[in-house]
Parts: sequence; C-alpha cells; structure tokens
Amino acid sequence: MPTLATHKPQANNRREIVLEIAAGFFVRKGFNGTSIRDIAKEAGMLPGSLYYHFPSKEALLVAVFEEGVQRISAAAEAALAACQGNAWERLQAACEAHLVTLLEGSDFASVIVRVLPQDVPGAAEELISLRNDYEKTFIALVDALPLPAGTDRSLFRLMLIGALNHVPLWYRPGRETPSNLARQIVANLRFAQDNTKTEGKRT
Amino acid sequence: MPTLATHKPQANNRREIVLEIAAGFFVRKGFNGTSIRDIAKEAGMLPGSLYYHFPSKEALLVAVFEEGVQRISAAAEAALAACQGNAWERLQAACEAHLVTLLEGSDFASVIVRVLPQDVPGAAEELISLRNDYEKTFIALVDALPLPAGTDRSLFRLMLIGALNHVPLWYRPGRETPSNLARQIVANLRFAQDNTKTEGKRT
DNA sequence: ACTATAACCAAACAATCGTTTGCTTTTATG
DNA sequence: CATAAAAGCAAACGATTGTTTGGTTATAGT
Repeated sequence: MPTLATHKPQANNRREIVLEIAAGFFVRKGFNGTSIRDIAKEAGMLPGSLYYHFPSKEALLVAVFEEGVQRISAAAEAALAACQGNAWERLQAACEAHLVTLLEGSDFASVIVRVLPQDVPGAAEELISLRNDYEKTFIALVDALPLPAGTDRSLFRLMLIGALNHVPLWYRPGRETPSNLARQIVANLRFAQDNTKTEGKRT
Repeated sequence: MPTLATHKPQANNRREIVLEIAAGFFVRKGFNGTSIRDIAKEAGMLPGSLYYHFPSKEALLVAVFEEGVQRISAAAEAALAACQGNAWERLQAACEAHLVTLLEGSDFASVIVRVLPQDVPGAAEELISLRNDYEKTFIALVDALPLPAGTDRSLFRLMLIGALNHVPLWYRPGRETPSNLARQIVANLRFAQDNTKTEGKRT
C-alpha cells in the first residue's frame, strides 16, 4: 500500500501556549471560575479557536492535569534516582521535589492540588485515577519506612500529602525555601515514630 | 415615647433553611459551581426570592461561612472546656472536635475548608479574617506544647491543619471514626518531638 | 501549480448566570 | 377588622457561559 496522506504541515505551537495559560487560570481562578474566553483572550485568540486544539473545556483541563501529573512525577522520580540514602532520606527527597514543583515549578502541577475532581463531573474519575497513579510513589516510599508495628501507613501517607498540599495556601516566598519546608515537614513526622512504644492506637 | 412600630410578624424560618441548602451546594459543587437557581429550587422558592434574605450570592456565602466558623469554633471550645489534661491532650481534644465537626457535623463547617477566598473576590479578605479568628485557637494550643527549642511552631500548626483539612478529601465512613483519626494524627506528630536532639534544622 | 491539512477567524447559537423590579400573598400585631 | 411589615411570586433584564458552524489563511508535500 502506498503512503497515504503522510502530511505533517507543522507542529502544534499554540497548543502548548494555550495549555500553559489555561494552567495559570485554573490555578488562580479554579475550573468553574475560568472561562474559555479568559484563556483565549490571554492567548490572543478567539474563543472558538480553542476548540480546534481541544474538544471541550473539560478536555482542556484533563490535558493540563495530565501534564501536571507528568511533571511532578518526573521531578519526584528524578530526585529518587539521585538519592541513595535510607527510606527516610528517600521520602524526604521526594517531598522536596514535590513541594519545589508545587511552589516554584510551573502552574501545571498546582492544578492537581487546586482543582477538585468533583468540579469536573465528566472527567472526575480520570482525574482521580491520574492522581492515584502519582501517589503510588508515596505508598511505596511510606511502606519502606521503619515505622513501629501497628502504625497506619495509609493515614501516615495521607497526613504527609495533606500537609504538603496545604503549603500553597499559606506559602509566601522569601522566608523559608520550599526545600527547607519539605525537610522540616518530614522531620516533624520522623522522630515521632522512632520511640513510639507500640502502645495500642489500634487493637 | 410610645412604642413605635414594634412589629415582628414572624421569624426568619426560611432564611435558615436557605442557608443550610446553600451550605450543602457550596460543599459539594463549590462556590462557582453553585447557582442561585440551584439553591432556590431545592428550597422550593424562586431565584429572586433569595434576594429578600441576602443582598447577593457572595453575601450568602459569607453568611454560610460565618455560621461554619461559629459552629466549629463552638465545638472546639466546648471540647477544650471539658478537657483538663496537658497541652498535648488539649490539642488532641480540639483536633477531635475539629474533625468530627468537619466529617459528621453540618455542611457549614466544611464550607470553610472547601471554598477558597479567592473564589469570592468581593469577600476574600473577610473570609480570610474569619478563618484566622478560628485558627487563633490552634496558635495558642501549639504554643503551649512542650516542643524542643528551635521548632517552627507556625509550620507545626500549619502541618496539623493541613493534615486535618485534607481528611474530607479521602474519608469514607465506616472504617475509622473521625475521633480515632484525629487521635492518630496528633499521635503521629507527638512522639516525633519528644526525643528530638535539637539538631539544627534551623540555625 | 495543485492539493490537503493545519490553524484560526468571524459570528452566532441556545443556555444559564446573578440580579432587579413590581406586584401579591401571608402573618402577626394593634 | 385594619394595618403594616415580612416573605415570596412572576417575569424579565443584560451579561456571560460553553460551544458550533462555515468560511479564511497559512503551510507543506507531491
């Protein structure tokens, strides 16, 4: 069979620009607080033109979300690849990468924390699935910790993620660095577990 | 002086019903995801009728927010009044009340966690102020803790609040009780601080 | 040069949004 | 009963929403 329609006139230049602008709006205004016209206007395009790149507003959010998960995952895995320490040090490295990406990285990662799946009914399950994929890394990291028997590792992980993802709500640049904050957060959870007497917090 | 216009035909029955319905929508759909018509419909009223009770949608949200702060504050202070223990036990009591109110109390308190001030531009400062009033309680509780010198108590408190307010995003009734979760969350932060060697996490 | 696709414009669509206005019903008090 | 305020209805206002449709320009391969 001959080469049928092997054209490729150009790359999607504007598509990535639109994604970046959309990420900014979604982070600052939320999903329902952002209009297609907001994004199009900042991109120097007309509202309808966005529908060449994305079939719907929800699909645009999903694309931003996917990019965010990919970026923060890449940051965490890169940090882990460069860390040869023990389980606590590896967890700390991942948390540093996580927080640095949230606070100083692009807006893509922040969308993951800002936009709730229930805000996007048509794609809620997909967003949850994407987030779960990323958090699997933390499940493994927490599982590797030398925690006292009886410790609820699931709760421990959710505590940590809750504390980390809460930082963007109060963080102000100039005081502590994101890395320092992550280190302190992990440290505050670390020593607590070292001398616990396994006294029954569960039966 | 004679009694001039001392009428009071009735109390604001419907007003509180509207508030409760609004709280439910704000929690589940967010502020921008909730329409006046949604609330009015569930209240069995017409959209315009809400404007007799509240001058605007934002004012309605503020009213819900205020009620939420009052309820969760009352729960925390009641728990503290009934607790004669040490600083850690008092913190635990407040956290239990906080989490129980968030997970099992009315929707009013959940609105505080769900709706971000930036979603309501015209009342953002007021919402922040209301939240800060409540969190002052936790500032005092954390200040009273016997933490090792050099510990950033502000970060410690923000970690705790972050972990607590994150629970509604993953909590599923039937497993652990809210009280149990709060106790474990505090416990996970407690022992960490007991044997810290004051090794410089800050200079 | 011809053609097919990419990329976007221009303009509108129906639906929904928060809100306003004028009128009616209800309710408690004198 | 009379009255005045409370509470709500009915209906619309202009603005904004996500989206569609058809036409236009740009670009690259044959």
